[in-house]
Amino acid sequence: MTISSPTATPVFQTIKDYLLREIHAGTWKEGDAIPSEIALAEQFKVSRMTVNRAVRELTTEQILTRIQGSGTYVAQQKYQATLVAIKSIADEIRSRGHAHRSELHALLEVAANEVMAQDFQVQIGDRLFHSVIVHFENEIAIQVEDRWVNAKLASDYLSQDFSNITPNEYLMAAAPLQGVDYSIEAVMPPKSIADMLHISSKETCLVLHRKTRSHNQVASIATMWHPGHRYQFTGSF
Amino acid sequence: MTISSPTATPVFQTIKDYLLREIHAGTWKEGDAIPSEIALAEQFKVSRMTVNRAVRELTTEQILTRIQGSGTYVAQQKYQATLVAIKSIADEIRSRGHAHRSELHALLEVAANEVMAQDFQVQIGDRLFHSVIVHFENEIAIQVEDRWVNAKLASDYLSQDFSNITPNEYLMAAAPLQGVDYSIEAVMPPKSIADMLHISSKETCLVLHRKTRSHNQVASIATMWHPGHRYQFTGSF
DNA sequence: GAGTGGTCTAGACCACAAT
DNA sequence: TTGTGGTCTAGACCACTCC
Repeated sequence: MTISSPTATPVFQTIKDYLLREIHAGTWKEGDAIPSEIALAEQFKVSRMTVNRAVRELTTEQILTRIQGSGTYVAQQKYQATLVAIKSIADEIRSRGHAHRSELHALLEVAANEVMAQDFQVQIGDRLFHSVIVHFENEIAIQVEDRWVNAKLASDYLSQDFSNITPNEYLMAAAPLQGVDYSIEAVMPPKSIADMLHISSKETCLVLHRKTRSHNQVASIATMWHPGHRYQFTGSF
Repeated sequence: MTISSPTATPVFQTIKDYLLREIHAGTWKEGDAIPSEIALAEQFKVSRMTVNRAVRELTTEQILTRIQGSGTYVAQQKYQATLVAIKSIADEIRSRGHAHRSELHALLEVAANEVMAQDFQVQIGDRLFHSVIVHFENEIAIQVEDRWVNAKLASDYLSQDFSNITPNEYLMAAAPLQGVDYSIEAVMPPKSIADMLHISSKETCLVLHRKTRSHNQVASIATMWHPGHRYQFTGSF
């Protein structure tokens, strides 16, 4: 009998990849049961321990939930991940029981200039999308979302209906999130931003810059402007 | 031969606990090698696979580092844990290659009033410590740290030398961190704070509020004020 | 009782590091 | 060459859930 093949992907990793792929493909949806360890062991012709490791690690990563005696299920999605930086502004507003509305101020395709090409690690002239959206909570403007998107990773970005879905929500679905860099600062807004937030340009904004990665590329760079006197970031872990 | 004992702590967990205890006790310090899998298997009289699981999980948790062919080592401490909210201001400044200095403006014991008792979930009149410290980066004030500490969890807080150690560093060592709640906002500073930062009270501050828990109690509540125009929070995950 | 996950064994072969 | 970790097997017993 053969043992592990040399210098190759470990079998447990192959199984993890398979399960992740099928979950993303929708073969099993949230709450659905996946095949049992024994079934997977037979399918991949490996021992149960190898399957166990794959499934146990995905459980630790909160992709799956296991119930002894019952089965293994696809976990409920948890995007927020400990951090303020991921939550959808629309979800956040709705979770406060308030009404969310958004205004689309710009949505277009542009060619990357030198600066953007550098930030996105793409070639000058490569396609990017740019959107500017204002989010309202109970008809009060609380965020201007100025976002640039790598067209390679979200080719149908321009055809989204951003009154129904936020760019964030769309991107989470289109490009699996790999990593995030962010920074938060307090700065004076340019007049264009102040106007969209209906505040004075002498009033400080709380600004969140966020760069997300997916498929080992930069997926999106967003700048989110909030009126300093009526917004704060919170979190816990 | 006996298999697992019923309704008891799994052996791999016992081994994890043992390793964590010894690391905290200082038996092995950062960078030291811990015993090999085979040595641990003999010590605990279990199979190597069981030891492997214990050590592998601690490696995933970044407690240990493994190098194939070489050995298993205690990882370098990483307090920052994904988040801006934990890093010591002194470390942060030093990591930028700059000089850190702090000024102690207040350090005293107080009795909890109604509001503080509520926040700390203690009785009115219970002992709290209060400290106010200004942190300088290359002789420029960048943070006023206004901190309240639960005396039950850090009884010798008042006798610390806060020119050598930050309250954060002391508390991390004195009371194991269990959880953190934080919020970030942009607000105008009161005059006392503005004076300590050497800024105008018309200049916005970036403020981080942080409540830490330890031993299932509130350990510390801190408010950190930063000049908005020369400070930002950053992070990634 | 049948099926599921939770854990453990006593080996094995391999890749890599140190010597 | 020796020792380390990395992976895998083909079983096993147990606790639990569901029917």
